[in-house]
Amino acid sequence: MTATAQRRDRQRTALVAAAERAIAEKGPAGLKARDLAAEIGCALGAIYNLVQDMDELVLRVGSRTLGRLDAALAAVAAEGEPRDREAAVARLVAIAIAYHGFARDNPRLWRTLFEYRLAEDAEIPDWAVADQLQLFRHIMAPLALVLPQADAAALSLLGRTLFSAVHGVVALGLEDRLVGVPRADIDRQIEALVRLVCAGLAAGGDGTPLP
Amino acid sequence: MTATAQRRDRQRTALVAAAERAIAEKGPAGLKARDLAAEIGCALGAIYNLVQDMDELVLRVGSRTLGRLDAALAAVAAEGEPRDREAAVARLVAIAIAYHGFARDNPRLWRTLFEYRLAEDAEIPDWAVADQLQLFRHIMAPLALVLPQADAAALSLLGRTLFSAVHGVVALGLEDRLVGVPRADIDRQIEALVRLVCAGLAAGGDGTPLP
DNA sequence: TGTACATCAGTGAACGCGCGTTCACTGATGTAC
DNA sequence: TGTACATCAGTGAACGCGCGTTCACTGATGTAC
Repeated sequence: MTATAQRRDRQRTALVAAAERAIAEKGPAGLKARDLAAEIGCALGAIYNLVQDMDELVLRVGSRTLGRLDAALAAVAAEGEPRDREAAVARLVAIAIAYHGFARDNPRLWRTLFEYRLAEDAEIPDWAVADQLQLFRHIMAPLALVLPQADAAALSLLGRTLFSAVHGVVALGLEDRLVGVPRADIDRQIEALVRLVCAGLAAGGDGTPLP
Repeated sequence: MTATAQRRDRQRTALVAAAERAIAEKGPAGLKARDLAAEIGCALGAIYNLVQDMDELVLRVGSRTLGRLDAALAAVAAEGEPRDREAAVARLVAIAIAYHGFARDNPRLWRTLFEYRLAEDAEIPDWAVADQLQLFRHIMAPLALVLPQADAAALSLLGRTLFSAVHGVVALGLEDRLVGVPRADIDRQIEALVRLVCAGLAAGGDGTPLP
């Protein structure tokens, strides 16, 4: 790799880092090509040697955010596999609370993951897709332990539902609007929600109730 | 009321209606003062006789959306008060599904309710606040029947949690992204979620699990 | 190692577009007598 | 009812701002011999 190519990689990294800081501080609308150029010390036009356009930059930051979220959830799982049902429920609770912690500590980056819209054509690159699916592995293993009799499809659906539900509590709660759970109660309510669903499953539901 | 004042009210109504159509079709970013002026047949500047600024317009549309959502949920409740626990659970399910139906049929208007950010100072007018709280009345009555022993504060918290959870499933599901529940399964999963939580409550939880 | 040339990153002024809001002016409507 | 005046909605050109992206040019870096 030539010195030029190395420099370009360094510049690109610096650019993404600067974009990440900008989004973290001001949201995606606060991303200005001129600010970034000034921050990493290059000319305005040079940005377009490093990156296709501003959308690519937001996507790259999103990928990093997803990576950091993944790491935060993986840290919870680092304690080893849960062995019994009780431990599996506790693990699901811990993951949900870690998810809340990440969202609370990275509000704008986290929100950008869900709210940012690309231009019309809206092609989400393959790597971004793969990133998203990775997150589910943290949920699926403990969930399978809670619901041993379910098949993969039902489990996958339940996993998405549980994730979405927790996401909803976090998203509305962190908005500080009136329909949400007050911030101070979010962790408790997430725990209650996850435990209630698990208890409901134990009480005979299989995630797909009869009509 | 003079003819002039009447005309102004009519114009204001037409303006809000035009704004509503524009948001429904193109999202809040598609709201253009010039388009609206053309649509209601007045000069650009005349808009500012009807409305303070564009933010007020979005807020007014939001208020209308909230009103229509309220009506949609009220239609579910029109069948009369649920009498027993079973009926109360069914009512909660029906309301949640109606919520999904509204969101699905009014995706951009619904999303604007949650994603639109006012300028920095961010004053949400009192009437908007009151609107939001009204929605909860549809949930609270059946919920009280499901959980008769809970006090008002715990009930309120559980109501917010349940609403947020359903909201999350709807919001991520309608995004058509990979982490969400597939559209075709949303109703079923909402029903499962609500029933599971209610079943969990029956199984002994009170919404505030012990540490 | 040295020289000549080619490549391509770096530059920043300029382009192009979009758009909310203002403002001096006009003319219709309302009011007072 | 009629007249004179005042008010204020209506007008649309112009203001002001922001900003992503391009492009002709330059100079440093890499390559071939």
